[in-house]
Amino acid sequence: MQESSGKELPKTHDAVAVERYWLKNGACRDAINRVSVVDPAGGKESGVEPPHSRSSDAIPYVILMPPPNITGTLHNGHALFVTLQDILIRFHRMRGYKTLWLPGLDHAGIATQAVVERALRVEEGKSRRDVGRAEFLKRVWAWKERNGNRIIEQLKALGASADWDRLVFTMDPNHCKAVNEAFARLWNDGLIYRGRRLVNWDPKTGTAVSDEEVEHVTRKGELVYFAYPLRGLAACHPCIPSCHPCVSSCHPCESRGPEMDSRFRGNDKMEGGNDKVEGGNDSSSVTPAPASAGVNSAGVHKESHSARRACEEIIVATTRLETMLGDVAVAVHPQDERYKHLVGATLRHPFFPDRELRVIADAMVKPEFGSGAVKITPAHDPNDFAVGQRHGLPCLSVLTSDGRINDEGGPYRGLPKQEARRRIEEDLRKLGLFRKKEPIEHNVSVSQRSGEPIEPMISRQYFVRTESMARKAREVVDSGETQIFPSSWKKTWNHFLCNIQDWCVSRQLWWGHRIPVYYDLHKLRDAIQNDARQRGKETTALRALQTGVPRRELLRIALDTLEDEWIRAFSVASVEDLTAEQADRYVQEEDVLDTWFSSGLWPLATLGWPNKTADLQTFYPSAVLETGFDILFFWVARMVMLGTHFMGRSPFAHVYLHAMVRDAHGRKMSKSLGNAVDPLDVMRGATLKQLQDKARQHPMAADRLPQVLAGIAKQFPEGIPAAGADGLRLSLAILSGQGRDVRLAVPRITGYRAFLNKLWNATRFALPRLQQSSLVPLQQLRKELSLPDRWILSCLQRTIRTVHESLAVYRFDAAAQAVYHFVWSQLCDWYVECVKCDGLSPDCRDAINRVSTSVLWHVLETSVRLLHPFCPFITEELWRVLRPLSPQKLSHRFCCTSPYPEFDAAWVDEAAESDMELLQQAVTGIRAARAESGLPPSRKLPVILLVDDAAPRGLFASHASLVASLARAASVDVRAREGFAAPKGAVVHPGTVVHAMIVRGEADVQARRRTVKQQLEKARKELATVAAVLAGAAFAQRAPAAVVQAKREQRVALEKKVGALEQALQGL
RNA sequence: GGGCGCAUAACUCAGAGGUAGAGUGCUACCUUCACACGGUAGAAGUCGCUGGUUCGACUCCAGCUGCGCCCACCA
Repeated sequence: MQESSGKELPKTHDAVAVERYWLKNGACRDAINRVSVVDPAGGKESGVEPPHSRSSDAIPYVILMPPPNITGTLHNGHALFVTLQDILIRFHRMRGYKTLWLPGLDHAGIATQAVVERALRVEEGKSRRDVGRAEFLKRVWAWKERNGNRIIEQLKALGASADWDRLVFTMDPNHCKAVNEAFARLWNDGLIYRGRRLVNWDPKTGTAVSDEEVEHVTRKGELVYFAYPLRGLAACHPCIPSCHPCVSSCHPCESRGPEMDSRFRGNDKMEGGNDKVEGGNDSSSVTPAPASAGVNSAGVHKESHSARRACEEIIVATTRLETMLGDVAVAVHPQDERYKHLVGATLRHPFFPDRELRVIADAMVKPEFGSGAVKITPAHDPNDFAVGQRHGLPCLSVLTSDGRINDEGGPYRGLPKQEARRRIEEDLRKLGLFRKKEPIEHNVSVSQRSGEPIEPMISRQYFVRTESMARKAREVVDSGETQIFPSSWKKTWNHFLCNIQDWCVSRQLWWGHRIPVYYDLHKLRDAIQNDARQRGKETTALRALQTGVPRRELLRIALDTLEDEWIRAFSVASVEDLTAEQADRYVQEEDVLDTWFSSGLWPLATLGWPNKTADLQTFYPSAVLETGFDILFFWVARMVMLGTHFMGRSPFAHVYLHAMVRDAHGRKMSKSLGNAVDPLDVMRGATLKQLQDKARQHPMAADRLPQVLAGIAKQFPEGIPAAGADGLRLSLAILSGQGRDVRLAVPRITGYRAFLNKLWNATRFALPRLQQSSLVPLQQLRKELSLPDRWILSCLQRTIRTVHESLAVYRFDAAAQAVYHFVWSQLCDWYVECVKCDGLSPDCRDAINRVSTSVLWHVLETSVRLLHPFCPFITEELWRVLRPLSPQKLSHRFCCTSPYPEFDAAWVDEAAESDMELLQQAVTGIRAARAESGLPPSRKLPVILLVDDAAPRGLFASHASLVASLARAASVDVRAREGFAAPKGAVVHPGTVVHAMIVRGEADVQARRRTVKQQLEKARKELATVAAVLAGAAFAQRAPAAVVQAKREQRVALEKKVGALEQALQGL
């Protein structure tokens, strides 16, 4: 496509070609840069474009783009956020705001490391440890270069008019500096601490993850019951004075009061559940849990048997049997009469004879679950950890970081946990301690990244104290400093921030911001020695020290053995790199920071923080953060917390949360379901075959493929037509109703693509006319405007107002729909048809040409500017051909830098609107009458308009030729309906005030009678309804007068309609 | 267990205390000189169910049912 060939537009809008042209056109981008970019240092604007009338230099409009992960390629999430943010940015830019849309890329720690590791494994068969940290990071950077650029290109293809020169990557030196600074400040303020805690461990990626990165999924599992034998009966006695000395009377049910019965009802259910225990599980060994004995319907013999057992052992249940290796206690509820007497007793661990398991009482135990006794593994369960803390229990970790049994696991050492689980069960059976197992549906914690079950593990990690920051984050939303759209999210926001836990920010990864903590090896060495001296013995640490260990090893030993306070005292957080001398003494922490720690600093780091830059002063806080609700906690909350903490005010005035893009049926898009709509396919189009071929390339189980292919065939039987970025954007904007899932349905997309073609062709229609006449500014034509002119200008103003009002509250759907409706249903369907003035006298035509052509140009070019933020490419192309025709010689070369239409009440013309509506009624009536007569549209017939008394007969008379032209009638005669006798065979289509009549009909009388009868019936029904409402005495008294009046008028209109129809029926 | 959201035409969705709307699809007719990615006319809905408030409820309130999502320590 050539820029100079503006006179000829192809017949069909070719989105792909138009977009290709404008993407290449750097001049357009330059123009955007010139009007848009603010130089906060106060430098001059090298603007070629004149400033807009509404220049709002004081407050720049700033959006920080959520940085896409460098792992991915373009997906629907990107398409949606680009669309919405670009609409806001273009809208404000055109309104004269200085805008900043700051783009970026996120290094995405775990995700990126995982994909690069996978590539390394697949391509070279190596692990990251094989190549070493430095080399591995080199590869990640290479990946970033390749992939990052591709994502940027794709975002540009979507039309994103971001300030690409300012692109920020979260591993840029500036960003690193901000991260280190933030960390150091929080560390020095005591808001970051290092501690030995139970964290969520992802065995697959080998790192700790935060609570937010853990998902809960319901899975089927097995609840295994096994017994811990008591160490000796003697242990039973001293603890509870009331405990009966004799074995048989230790029966729990005897000491249980009647008031307890309801609390134990849960056991009845469990008892019933026993029957369902899988047959293969050695049913003979299935023994009722002690609690059930009392309510068991079985005989006395069994009762006493169970009772005896109750004192010899305690049965516990678990879904993760391997954790029993780390059990240090068994807990029961303090009020549980079944076990009261056992509290304080000691149990024997079957695999570790030396280990003593105490029976403890803790209120966290739910007596009705399982056996009512809980095995306690503080090192591998958050609840148990808490119990352990309360009771001063040791933490016995039995897992390695990659999910195997560690040295503490005795005979099971080295086994993968699943294998260990199986073997332990086997061994328990051999020892006679296995009791039963039952299937159970339970929640499993799964790593969001790897999909692997999370292992809670004890380890030393860095944590951010969240309490005070979370409180501030709540306050800025409560006070309205930050407004959340849709506001329904406020509740979720508060709930999350009220219950937030400390944030584990260290990750055992290589890719990311290395934690800027430096350990003082000299001091740590001293500390180890002191520690040994204090203990008065030679510790292993000391021994290792004496044999001379490498620095890293020394650090590891120190971290493993010394108290956290000591380590904190002997380490510093520093922003600066080490000097040569320091390098000898200090060693930096190996771990890196959670990606969200760095992206949490996005509003600060992108603007140059911690320096007090002009950027920061000018652009902070930003106007709106637009993002998906799925990262409300991960990202938005962290940014508000950190931003408020460091800057004293929230980083955003508004937070707009868009919904998730889903398929046409609301399902999550997934390649393995075959329902994923790739935004690139929507832009460029794809045949069914292409879609299916693409699915074939996606790795999946071979037996699933046919299903996937069928799914694609069902969802996209015709493939996807090329809608271009414009079509995709328009679809996304309209489908993104507030707070709803965005369901990308191909038929809708097709519809919006057709719309763009419609606008394209309206311009094609107008162009020759516009070029042939000399256009005049509207103001000069004010007095000469025809009814359709006044009408369309009025409609245009209403549309402009709707767009502004909608965008102000992020109702992208309402805004886009308004433009759609205006262009198609008002401009194309009516105004353009009016302008054609078929069959008019030459004089009349000239007059219309002179005035209406100017109006047409105005309306068209305004529509184009109105639509621009939604569809930047087609509008730029149309603007290219429309602009040169401007009577005012518009100076804006590009649509993107031209002013946005502003509402002007002076052009709203209610009289024109209501008059036009009457004319439309007449035209529609004639068309309907013709259709009902079965006459071909090519036959031009004389028409009579029967007008009711109240209606302005003059209006119809003076616009008779226009009506005739629009309705394709030979002539239009206007008569008063009152007293007019319709001739035999005439076809009348009744309206509310004007009735269209075709005199010389050729209708099939039978069919005609049927139609009229139907219409009559319908009208009578409506009349009856209205009459009934009016007849109600209370209605007239209590309803507002205006409503009553309207109803009365309605009745009159309906009566007339019924009358007309009755008359028509008689005429047949 | 708590919270949030949704239920309107065949499909995807707007709407709103006063006679149900759009796009797609469907039916009939039309290649009328911008557009068949088009035009004209039309068929199509007990607005999830049950109560309540009201002169009037699809709309407000309560409950119920179904679906989706989020949070939560049930071994």
